Amino acid sequence: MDNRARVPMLSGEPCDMSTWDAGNCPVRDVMNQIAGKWSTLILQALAEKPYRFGELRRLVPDISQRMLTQTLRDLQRDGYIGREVFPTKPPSVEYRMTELGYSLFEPLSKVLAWAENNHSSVKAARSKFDESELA
Amino acid sequence: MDNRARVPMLSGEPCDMSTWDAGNCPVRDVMNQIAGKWSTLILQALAEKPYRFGELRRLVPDISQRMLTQTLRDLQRDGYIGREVFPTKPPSVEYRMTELGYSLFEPLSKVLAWAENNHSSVKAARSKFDESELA
DNA sequence: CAGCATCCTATGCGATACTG
DNA sequence: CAGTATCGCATAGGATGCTG
Repeated sequence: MDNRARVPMLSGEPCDMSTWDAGNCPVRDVMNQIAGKWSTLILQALAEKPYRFGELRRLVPDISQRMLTQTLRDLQRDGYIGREVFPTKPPSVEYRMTELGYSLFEPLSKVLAWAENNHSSVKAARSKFDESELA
Repeated sequence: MDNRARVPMLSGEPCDMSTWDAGNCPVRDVMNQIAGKWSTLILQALAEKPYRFGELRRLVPDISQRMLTQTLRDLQRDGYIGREVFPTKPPSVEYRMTELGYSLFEPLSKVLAWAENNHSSVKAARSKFDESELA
């Protein structure tokens, strides 16, 4: 069956890519951020509930402290997550998803779900491709 | 009892991030590919209709030839697009989206549409953040 | 036309050490 | 606890020239 007819065009109108530069093109501009190595994992975690810095570190054990800091900063900068400091001793900082973050995560989560459900197909395609490459 | 951190996945099954490495985690493994600088743009183009190499170059004028080649190869490797060679003189090569590609693009297009519709909000958040940064 | 080979630069990211 | 500061590397990506 042909899926093509059911694929919705982006915003109904054909988009002229020839005028898109990095700062001008919404797709590039938004994707560039969430395309980082850790962004989706952090968003996925914070979509569940708020977490503190150290909790996120434990959730994603192989992230470096530097990258966790930077990823959180970038996500906060783009308005996807909020940061609240509790002036306790020692201080604690809680990160939580904003409304904008949730609205992004709704479609994004569909892609992540697709990744889980179709990972085997992708790996199979990869193996087949690599196999046919050694000629 | 297992007190490792767990994040609920969209399927309902809790997913243990602490065991996720790049090759093990579907989210990382799939996203890593489509997170490239050009992948989504190429997918977006091919979701519309098949294109030849040179046509894609003109569609995305600021992509280097090297990156177009590499991006197409990677997308083909993961099974998202197919490549058909027409042994004309000079030869022409047509790229078209596969069924797997369409099935990925369906949720992915929702994210791209989100990017278009909410780009202004993101840019606004960014400006506000940057402004509050100069202290 | 549709690439491949080579060289080079930019930067994403990790490792480590230090601080309020 | 939640960062910042510095260093260093690996790789993504660009520029150019060549080929079937």
